[in-house]
Amino acid sequence: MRSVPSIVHLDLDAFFAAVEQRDKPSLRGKPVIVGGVGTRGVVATASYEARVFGVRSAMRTAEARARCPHAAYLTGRFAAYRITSRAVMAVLREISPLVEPVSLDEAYVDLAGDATRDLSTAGVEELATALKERVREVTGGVTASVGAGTSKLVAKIASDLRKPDGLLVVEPGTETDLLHPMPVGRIPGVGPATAERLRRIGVHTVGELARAGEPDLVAALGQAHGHGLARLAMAEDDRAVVPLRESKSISAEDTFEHDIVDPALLAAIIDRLGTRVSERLTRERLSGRTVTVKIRLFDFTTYTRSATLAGPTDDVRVVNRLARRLLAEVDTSAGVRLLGVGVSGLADWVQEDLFGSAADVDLVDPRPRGASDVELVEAVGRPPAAREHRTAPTGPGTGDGPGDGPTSEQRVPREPEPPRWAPGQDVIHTAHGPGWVWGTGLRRVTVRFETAATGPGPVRTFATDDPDLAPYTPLTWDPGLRVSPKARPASPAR
DNA sequence: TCTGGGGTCCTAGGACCC
DNA sequence: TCTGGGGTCCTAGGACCC
Repeated sequence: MRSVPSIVHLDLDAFFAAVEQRDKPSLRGKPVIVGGVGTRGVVATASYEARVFGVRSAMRTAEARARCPHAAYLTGRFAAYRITSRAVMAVLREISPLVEPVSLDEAYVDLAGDATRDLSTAGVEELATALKERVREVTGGVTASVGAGTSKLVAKIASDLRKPDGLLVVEPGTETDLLHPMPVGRIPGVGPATAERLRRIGVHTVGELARAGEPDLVAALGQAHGHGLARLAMAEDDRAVVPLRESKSISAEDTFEHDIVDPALLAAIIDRLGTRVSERLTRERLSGRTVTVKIRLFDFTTYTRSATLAGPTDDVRVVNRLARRLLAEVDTSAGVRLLGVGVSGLADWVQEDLFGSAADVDLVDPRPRGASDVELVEAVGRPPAAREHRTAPTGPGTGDGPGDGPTSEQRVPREPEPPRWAPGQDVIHTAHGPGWVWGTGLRRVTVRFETAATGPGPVRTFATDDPDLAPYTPLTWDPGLRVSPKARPASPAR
């Protein structure tokens, strides 16, 4: 355990909503809700003005609309969030190379590497105060809450306690004084299910958790969780700040506005998701061995089916073919609400580096537990070494031609076109300049012509297919809140 | 118009190997 | 012939986080 508060946790306040308020001046000081705007959407982030009405993350958007009908409901602009996040992470790396991003809006920093630094409570407070100001500068006004302490746990809880726009450095030695009165749910990793199990053995606060015997906790929660929580409750946390975490899986999923029954359409969607995942794998120079399909039925029952290839791949044909087979293992006739495709077992190199053609990796591990009614192209034993694999025979169904998929011969269904305009989206008009989609109707789209630089601007309505209106991507910001001159329309109207 | 999308980690059971 | 135990890999599901 450290003796100085050298771990810092930074959390950007209501991050997505804050970026929207920065870029859409008419929304500043008003309730803003970012998330899914459809009937099955949920809230990703609510601005503090919206939280007053009880709107919370993960709440259904329908409920948020009931609680706060006058809020602006926007779909996310992740490119903008990513750019802003990158600027913040760069500021953190100016302080220390040991920066561990947790998500776009959260990171840990380890200050301990630099022996010359003043790591007294006052010294860290001073550093954190300057950090908050720097973050505000480079983000164009987004505020952060900062916590610091002798461990990740304490730093994280400290930043939570001072949200929003706050700062707390926990004096070394006082950690358990801070933690013990708190409800157990404040510990990251204790969600509703764990809290309920703890309640059943009479544990409600962190203090009670600390006094509970570890054997009881292990009995109630399992080895890893029980042991881990027993330690955290006593503020024993030696988890390191890890700058570069390698990803372990890549996935894509979609929830549909209406349940889908048509098997051909489901297969087409699986292909689209598999393609998204494969493209990401290729772009990030990764490949993986295990393909997983996730199927959520109309009633929310959720199945996953996975299979492991003999060798890693990023080949869209291999991923899609296997994903379709896995989809066929589940009875989807009652209606599917969500489909997902994921690839895990990632290797840091692409399959072509070790194996020859894509066809060679189309070998699925046999599933000796039987039960699978899909025809496996070729049953192999335990994952063979790369060498053996090279000579593996190519079976039928290896190509990408029609007939490979169970339904592709019947017809190629068209997926419903996604709406062309989404609330919150950046657009540009040849006459009026840059703005954002304020509202959408069946034939009309309403645009507010304002940017962070111009201040609140007028609203105009256009036909949805107006050729003068186009999607727009402001490529960069400068810290002075201006859309840079390099900004350009993203693409001609689709 | 109940319940997103991207992840991580853990558990448990069966197969299989030594 | 019978009784085993440990370790690893794989699959399915669940809890949790942001």
